[in-house]
Amino acid sequence: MPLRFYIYDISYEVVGREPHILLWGVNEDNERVVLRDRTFRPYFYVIPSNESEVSRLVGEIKRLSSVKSPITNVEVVTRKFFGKPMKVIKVVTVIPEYVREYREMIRGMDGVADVLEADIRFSMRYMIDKGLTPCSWFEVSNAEEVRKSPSLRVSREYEVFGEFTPLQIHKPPEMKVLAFDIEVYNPRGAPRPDRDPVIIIALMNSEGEVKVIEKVGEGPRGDARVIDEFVSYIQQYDPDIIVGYNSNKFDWPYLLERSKLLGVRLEVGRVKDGIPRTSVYGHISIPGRLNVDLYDFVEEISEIKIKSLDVVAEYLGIMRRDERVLIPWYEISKYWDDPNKRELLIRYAVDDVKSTKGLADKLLPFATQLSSLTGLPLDQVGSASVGFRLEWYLMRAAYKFNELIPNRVERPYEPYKGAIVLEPIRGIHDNIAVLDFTSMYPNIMIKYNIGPDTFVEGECSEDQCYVIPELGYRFRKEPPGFYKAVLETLLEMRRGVREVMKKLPQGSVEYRILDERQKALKILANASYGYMGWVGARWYFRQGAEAVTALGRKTISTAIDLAKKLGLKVIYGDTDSLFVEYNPKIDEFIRLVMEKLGLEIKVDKVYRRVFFTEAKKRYIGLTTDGLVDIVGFEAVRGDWAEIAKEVQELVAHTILAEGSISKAIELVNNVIKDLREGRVALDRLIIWKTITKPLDEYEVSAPHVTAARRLIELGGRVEVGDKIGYVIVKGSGPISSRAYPYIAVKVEDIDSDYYIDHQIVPAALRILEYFGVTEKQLKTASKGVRTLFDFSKKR
DNA sequence: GCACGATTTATACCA
DNA sequence: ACTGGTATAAATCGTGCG
Repeated sequence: MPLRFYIYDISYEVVGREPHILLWGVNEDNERVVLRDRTFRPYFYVIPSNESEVSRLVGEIKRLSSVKSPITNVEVVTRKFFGKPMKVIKVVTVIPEYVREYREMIRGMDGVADVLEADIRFSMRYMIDKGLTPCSWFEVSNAEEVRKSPSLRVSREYEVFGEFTPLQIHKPPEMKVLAFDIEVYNPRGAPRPDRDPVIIIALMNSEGEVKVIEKVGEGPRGDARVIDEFVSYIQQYDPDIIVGYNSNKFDWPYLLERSKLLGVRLEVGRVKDGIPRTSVYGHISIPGRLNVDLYDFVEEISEIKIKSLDVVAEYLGIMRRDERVLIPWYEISKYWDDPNKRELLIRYAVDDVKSTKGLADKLLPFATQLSSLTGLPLDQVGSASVGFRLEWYLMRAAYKFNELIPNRVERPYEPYKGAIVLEPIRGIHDNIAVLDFTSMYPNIMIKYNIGPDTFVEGECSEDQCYVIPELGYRFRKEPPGFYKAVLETLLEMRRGVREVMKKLPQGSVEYRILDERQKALKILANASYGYMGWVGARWYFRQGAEAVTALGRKTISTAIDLAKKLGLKVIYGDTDSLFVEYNPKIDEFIRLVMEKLGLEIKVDKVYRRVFFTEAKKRYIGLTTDGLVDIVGFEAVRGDWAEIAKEVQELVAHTILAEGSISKAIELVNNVIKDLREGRVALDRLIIWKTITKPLDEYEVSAPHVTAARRLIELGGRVEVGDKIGYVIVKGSGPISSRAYPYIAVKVEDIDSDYYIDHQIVPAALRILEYFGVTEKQLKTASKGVRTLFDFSKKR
């Protein structure tokens, strides 16, 4: 009988000598179910170097068949490879693990050009071939309920016999989410699982219930019960999704190590003996459940510079920092050991888990849409990079187009020319419109049919091919290539989603879901150019990426010429944007660009006033709403001290909104005075910088590297990707020798001259220098009133 | 051997 | 581990000096 279900995950098991696909889902009665398919078999393709070799190869491949996993079928089929139809050999076997062995044997055979699609994981292969995507509703034409395997902790089990049809329902069933957060005893700095017990596990579920598991009693093994209780809680609540914050890199690895040491079974999965294990893209996989590390999604929010849970929760409006308990990591054991403070530590853990749950409510809808679009299960989609997400989408598209999926190959890095950035006209400009080409690169790829399969090596006339300026590369106009077809589908889907959204009330659940979906579609489309130029991509094509930027340069230059011809003054531009005088000629300009270039340009925003120094990629603008936009300057960078960023922001505001130079000078004077007189808190002096490689690979002793080394000496742990917060203390010698982790420094030891000369003054001067303000004026208070008006008079 | 400008290394931003 | 273009700081190199 037919069955409708929401699929959230997929796995497989080998039963006897038969691979079984397990689809984890929710049925229409909101029961957790497993659909078992025993009929699917792994396969791959062999590309012959010469078509005349095919029949010989078929015979040879058949003879490779071994008992452990017989080759059950070898057939010649037609597939396209980079758009070109060809005869290839499809080899089917039984046990997924043997694909690799056969691949290696066949790869070395005479007359074999390549082996393709032998590196696609079996469960992904199944979903691609069946058109299944996770986090989506399907109907299977025939599924029979069978006796449930005792090892599966679900309500029902079915066996699949029919075909799948996607259902046009975007709303997921009620998924049970469980947030968790562990606290670990760490008297000597960074905790070590071989020594330091888990002292608290805080949990919060979809119903809003909070549970705290505390270690009771002393002794090094006291947390065995903590982990036991944690496991029981999970099995009893039975969540579909388990969320944590940095749980892939901390909580789960720690619990795994710790439970191994204590001999406790971390059996949290939905199958018997189902324990978490490290899987693809570095995520931790739990059988039958979706383990999602929300940190992965937070990493992509570039506005948040310091990604600690409290800061992120505040930024997203989940929990205010001044309304929660905050305990620095190096003091956790102190709070635990002090009977008067332990309660605070517990409240801290609860605040953390509440924040984590809040993060899940904010971020899972997007993650779910990304999962359903890319086909990557929800627990993988966050940890997969942008490139891999798009690649999975492309692999599915390739299957639908009967295109073979290229292998991942190691290639040398090949740089190529990028976009144009105009020299800004420095100074203050009033009434400036910022015009943007909409999705410039994706639209160029579509318009000029750019891709590896449309590239013409030999002669090709201009009526058959697009000839790329500067490069002379030629791309055939017809038929549409792989990238063009995919991009058009993506953009068409996005248009469709946005169309449906218009008919929905803005606050509705459906509206929200579709909004996340259209965002995910946009992200995928916008990643396509970068993906094509990524040496790690299966569909890497340097000449294509090169052509896109060349066409981009041509497009923006032509637009500039058109603007000039209309008498529109261009102030600045970068890649796909132009800053021009805001006047009625703009309408004509937009029309002309559309007519001559066939690409859409539109007014993105209007500045009442905008200011440029001589630097590219940096400006401040006063919007029509009276807000000050700061772009590129120190104030928006995460690696400047808060105090310097505040000063610059204030200066920017004073100059743009109030037009007062003297007031700006005065406020800098005051901040410097405050700093000199010790009225600035330490946390406004911290400089945060990322450690981008192992410490011993650094060629210079940069301040943040020195600080990181000192942090390790203090018992801390530093990993690649960590942000080190350091301050500069008084003394002599290079700055790096005076950079210390902020936790180890008292405010009296701060080198205020460093902060004045290397942080506050440069940040302020960056803007004020143009108005003739000197370092001396900023450092010594004086009277006098100067406005922008006075300044322009003098000039 | 030192001072100082030039170059290199490193980070984070813009699009 | 999606791209190239850009600004900037701090460390380090290299050179002239005499």
